[in-house]
Amino acid sequence: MRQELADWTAQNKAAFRRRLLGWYSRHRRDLPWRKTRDPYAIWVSEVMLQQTQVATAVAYFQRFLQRFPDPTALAAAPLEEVLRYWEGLGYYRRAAQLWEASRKIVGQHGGRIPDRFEELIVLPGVGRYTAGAILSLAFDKPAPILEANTERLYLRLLGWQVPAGTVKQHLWEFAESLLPRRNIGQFHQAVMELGSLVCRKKPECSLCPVRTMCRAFALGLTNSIPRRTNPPQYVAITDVAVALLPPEDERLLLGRYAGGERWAGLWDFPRLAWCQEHQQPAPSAEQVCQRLSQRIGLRIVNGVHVTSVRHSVTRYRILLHFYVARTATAPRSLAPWQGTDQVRWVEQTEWERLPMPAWSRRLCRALERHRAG
DNA sequence: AATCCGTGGGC
DNA sequence: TGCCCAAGGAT
Repeated sequence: MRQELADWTAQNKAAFRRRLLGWYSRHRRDLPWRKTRDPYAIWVSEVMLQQTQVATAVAYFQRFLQRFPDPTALAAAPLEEVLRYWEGLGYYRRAAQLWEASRKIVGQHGGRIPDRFEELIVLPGVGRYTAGAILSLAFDKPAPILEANTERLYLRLLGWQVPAGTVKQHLWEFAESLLPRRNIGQFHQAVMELGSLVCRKKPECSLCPVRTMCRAFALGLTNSIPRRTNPPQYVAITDVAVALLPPEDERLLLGRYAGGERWAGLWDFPRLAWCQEHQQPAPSAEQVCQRLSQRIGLRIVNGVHVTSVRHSVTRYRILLHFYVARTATAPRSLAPWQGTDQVRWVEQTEWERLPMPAWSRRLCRALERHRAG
């Protein structure tokens, strides 16, 4: 391993950077966060891009920056609205931490993004990668980065057939050793772009500007690097969600997930874990209403099965049956149910603005179609 | 160190 | 279709 690192002389690194930048100037994508060096915009884009594909993040980035153009605007907004702008991106903790960090930046840094690693790394949601990305992309400071694209690229360049996690420290040092003296940000955009467009899981080596410097290419190892990791074990379950409607009232009962829960801070229909099997037929509306009545202490009549959908949440594959049911009595205060810290009856104009899990938002659309039809 | 956190694109 | 995985961070 030491030998592969030693092969990367200063001269080879300079050649690598030269070829890389030449390729990048011809093949770079026109992405919105590449049109700015505003550290706030860079920061927002980096958080959105964590575990998220570029194509997904673009529209969110533009909407978010239009509504929250700077740290002060973000810090002044209610968390719930920030989460609504994040809806559909997933990993909602990122949005909450971005918001918390913006408040720290306003309170402790006068609303300006810090330009020192020690100040960035202590912000919630900012780790080693994100701090390095902000420093290099926005401030052109020589801080290394290592993420999915660069990790895959560097493992192949070095020809290391090892699980990525075991050599992270070495890869960080390699990343640092590659840094140019200037235009650090452009270099980082370029290495990530090469990893993203060429050195993918199934690489396009014939298009690669640095294949002659790649040990994996020379040894025919590109398809076995990075090494496969553990096969995920899926858990199949069946859930039930219900839209509860009080008599002669168009409001809807929603609960908010508590901090620490999945979808913390988001609103959702009452849900029941129905069974631990996947391919179960939709239970009868009567069964569902009876179970739900017990759970929330409210008598339910006139249940109707609306639709069933499949979705997955990390390792869970969920079959979700959705019902609409009228309650026997007018709304009254209800105790929060499992996982939630607040329960409310809300008008449609309000639930449009409340942040919800993506699939629950789809159920809202199904409910509207159900009412219309 | 191993797990958790969400969603949608791509194949 | 079913499955992999993406500009990671926190615990």
